[in-house]
Amino acid sequence: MKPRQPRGFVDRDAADIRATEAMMAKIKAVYEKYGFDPVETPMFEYTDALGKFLPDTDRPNAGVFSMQDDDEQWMSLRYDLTAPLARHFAQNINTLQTPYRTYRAGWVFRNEKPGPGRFRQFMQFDADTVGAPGPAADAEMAIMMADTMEALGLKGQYVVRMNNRKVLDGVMEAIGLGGDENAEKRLGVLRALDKLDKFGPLGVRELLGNGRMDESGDFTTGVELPEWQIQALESFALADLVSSQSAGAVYRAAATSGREIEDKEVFEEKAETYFAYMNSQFPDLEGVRDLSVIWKLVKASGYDDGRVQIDPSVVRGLEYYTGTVFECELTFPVTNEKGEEVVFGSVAGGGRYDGLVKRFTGQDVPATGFSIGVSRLMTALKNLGKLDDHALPGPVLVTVMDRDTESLAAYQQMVQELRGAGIRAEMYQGNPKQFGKQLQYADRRGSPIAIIQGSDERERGVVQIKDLLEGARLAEDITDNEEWRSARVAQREVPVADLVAEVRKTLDAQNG
RNA sequence: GCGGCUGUAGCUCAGUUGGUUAGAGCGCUGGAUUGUGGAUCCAGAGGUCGAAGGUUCAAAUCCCUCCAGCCGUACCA
Repeated sequence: MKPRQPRGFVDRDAADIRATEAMMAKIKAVYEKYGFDPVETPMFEYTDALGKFLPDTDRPNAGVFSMQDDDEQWMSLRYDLTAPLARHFAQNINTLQTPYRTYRAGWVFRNEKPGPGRFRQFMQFDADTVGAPGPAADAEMAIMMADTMEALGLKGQYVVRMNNRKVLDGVMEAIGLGGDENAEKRLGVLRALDKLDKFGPLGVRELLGNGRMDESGDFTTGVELPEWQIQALESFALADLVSSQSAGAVYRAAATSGREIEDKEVFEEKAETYFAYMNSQFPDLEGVRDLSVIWKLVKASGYDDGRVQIDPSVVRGLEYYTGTVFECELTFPVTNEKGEEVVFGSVAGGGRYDGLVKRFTGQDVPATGFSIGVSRLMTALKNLGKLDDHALPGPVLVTVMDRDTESLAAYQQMVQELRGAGIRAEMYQGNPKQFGKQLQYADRRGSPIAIIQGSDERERGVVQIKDLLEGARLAEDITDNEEWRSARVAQREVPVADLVAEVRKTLDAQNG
């Protein structure tokens, strides 16, 4: 049998796990500082509690992993952390204090094609405020998202872009795309606008019009809008993109040159232009007022320097967001293992989902939140070499020279003393027959020190402490193996009683 | 789902117009060295050439189907 794993699922090694834990600790610290508390829900939910993603007859396995329980009820692995939170809140609505502010991290599962940084099991880290109707709660989310990125060391390398779905809906209605008969077109428009950062204004124009051919020759059908509607949408969203791109360029240039951004005016002007345009072209449009409140709070927090921006092209998912939407995107190119630049997309996203709890309770419960794609973000950071995945130092290795029980007990005692002193240590558990293998093992594990005691040392009550790091440096000057072996480099003999103290001294010297 | 590219040793790859026993480097195992890592030298293991079918005297090589991986695209909660 060939050992293999389902595609889109990966094993994680020590470096991965440590890097993830380090990331999550930083994210958690930000959320807690903002006053959020942890909560946890199970990985399985009844399928109907998750939303409309029932296993359907056309593509029974599309989207979610589902199975039937003993009593034939459908259950599914969660595909995000928002739907389970809505269920949890609805179930405990009478006892939970609102606004209910929580965070939670966990694995989620999606049965779809994996891509760069995209897996079928991946980690998300969410924060939500349930029972908060005002735009201030949305603003807080966007600012916290920005703070989190900075805590991860990404200052100047991300942008949080905000929008409001009601604005998009209003604009479309104003240009004659309202009504049930245009539902299909509206969907197409939203999808096209969502591609703005990916394909640019021209690509979006193609998608709004006759369709677009991708680089493999595959063709995407367009919305087939008449020219005047395309122009109206462009002046709303695409024209603004031009300034958005130049603003982004200014921000990036400032970030790479390391200087603080002095001209917030760029972004101030961009926002003012946007609000002036909206108020003149689409007066009293629902959502614009919310966005302007949010923008004021963003300004008050000092994130109006390009880190948080208003961007009318942000769409996000079409499923449950009802108002404010926002997403976070990295501003540096991401490469894959082969060093090829790869389309990456957003690493975090969120928004307002006022209808999600109502599904269960029938009463209106406004809520807002966001999700960070931890696995995705980590892929980006890994390929960028920005991951602090410095492994723990290897363990001090107590080598096994003699295999009689009494000697083994002596080695065991040494290793236990070292551990008792808080020093990472292990006794060689492989086949001790060839002593050279033990040092090779220590070398490859990154052990800083090897402890050696043969019968003559034992008789004299001493041990050899071998500094492997120093030895490796000295080895460079030795070309003859005979000499290398007999030199016993970087090695000193100390009384057994001083073992812990001497090991500590050597470790300190190595780190100093 | 659609399109393109790629599948040869654990890894990275070579393999001539189809030609005899499919190779290299790295890695791995053992030895030179039964009490010392690195370097060096010697030896060895490891392959249904992604899978099945077809053409041929002869297929890693040509054809067909399938599978897998990567990239793009669609969908994306």
